[in-house]
Amino acid sequence: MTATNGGPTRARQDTVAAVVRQWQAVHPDLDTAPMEIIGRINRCAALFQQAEDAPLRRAGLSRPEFDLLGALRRTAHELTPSELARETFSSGAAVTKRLKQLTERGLVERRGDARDRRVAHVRLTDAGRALVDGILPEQLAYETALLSGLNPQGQSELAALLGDLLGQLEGRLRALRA
Amino acid sequence: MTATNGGPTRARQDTVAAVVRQWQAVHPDLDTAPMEIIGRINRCAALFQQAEDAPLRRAGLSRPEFDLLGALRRTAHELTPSELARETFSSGAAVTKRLKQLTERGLVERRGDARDRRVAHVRLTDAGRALVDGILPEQLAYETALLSGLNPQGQSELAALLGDLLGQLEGRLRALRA
DNA sequence: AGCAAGTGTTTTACTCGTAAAGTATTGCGC
DNA sequence: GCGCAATACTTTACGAGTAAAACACTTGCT
Repeated sequence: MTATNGGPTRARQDTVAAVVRQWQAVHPDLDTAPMEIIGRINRCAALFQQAEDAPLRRAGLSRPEFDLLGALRRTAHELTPSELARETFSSGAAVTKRLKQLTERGLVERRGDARDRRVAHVRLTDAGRALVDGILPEQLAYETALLSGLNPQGQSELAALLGDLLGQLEGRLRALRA
Repeated sequence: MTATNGGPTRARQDTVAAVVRQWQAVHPDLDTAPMEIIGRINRCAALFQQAEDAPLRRAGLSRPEFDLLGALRRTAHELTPSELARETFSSGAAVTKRLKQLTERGLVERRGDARDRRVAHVRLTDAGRALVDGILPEQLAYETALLSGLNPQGQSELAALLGDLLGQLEGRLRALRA
């Protein structure tokens, strides 16, 4: 009974399936199909949040903090607070607070804009860059391990489907805002 | 160019793909595959949280509150606070606070256990049950609409893959605790 | 019976995010 | 060049979640 590939991988039941069964019993007429996607995505995200933060926590970083540092690292140039807010999908106020802490810890530096004194430019310090580069491989290895229960083909199918869904959602939200 | 079925649905780019490309440019040696799943799940969950709450918000409920009411409704009998915490994957303290508010709003009732006076039993009031039954179809219709960008086959594949993944994750976490 | 350990729930102190108001600065229209 | 809307960021007030301590009660051991 190889569960790693090929065979009809009848996996262990997940909690969402049980919840859906309960709803079906109480409201047999309801179309509970969306729960099987949205409920599971939410639950997976919650579990990732708990599990995934383990390597980050060792470095004393929360995920939002790491996201901020990561945005600076991956764009490879300075960003303003509002750009950071956009990149990390968080509010400006949250970015302000996180920057304050990260600055105190010596992981980022700020510099005022010469032309427009309203704007600040934020960049990683050497320590900040080293921290990100040190954590990221560890973090990715950890995530790889979390996903390893799914066979490679399942993983790429899942990634593709999620990319599809996310593309649609983001397009729709952009449309709503416009 | 039918995007609804069959054809090579080359969907609109999602933001996670762009982020992964940036990382690849900076660290070409890194295996960024897990981001394409975990990053997307997290981002989808965040978008759902914003979007999905719209129908609930009209009823003045947050999602955690609705989850609590839903747990009472779908199990169709009374639950203790600790059972509610387990069902809704939240801490006991959070349940205590939510129960306080929901009780004040007349949506749930509490009753002490005769045998063991530490435990409380919580049940929906008629108003609470009516609220859940009124909102749920609306909520499901809304969720169906959110997912409608994905064709039916994609949806069931996605649900199955997520069920697989979630089953593995939950199994693993249970193992860690044990 | 009486006390220690265990269990169910609540309280407390704290962190973190947000919305809304506040501050500082720019640049447009006249 | 002067006022005023717009922009960039910060501050404030607050709501919600958590971990750890506190509380209330039960149960098992002697």
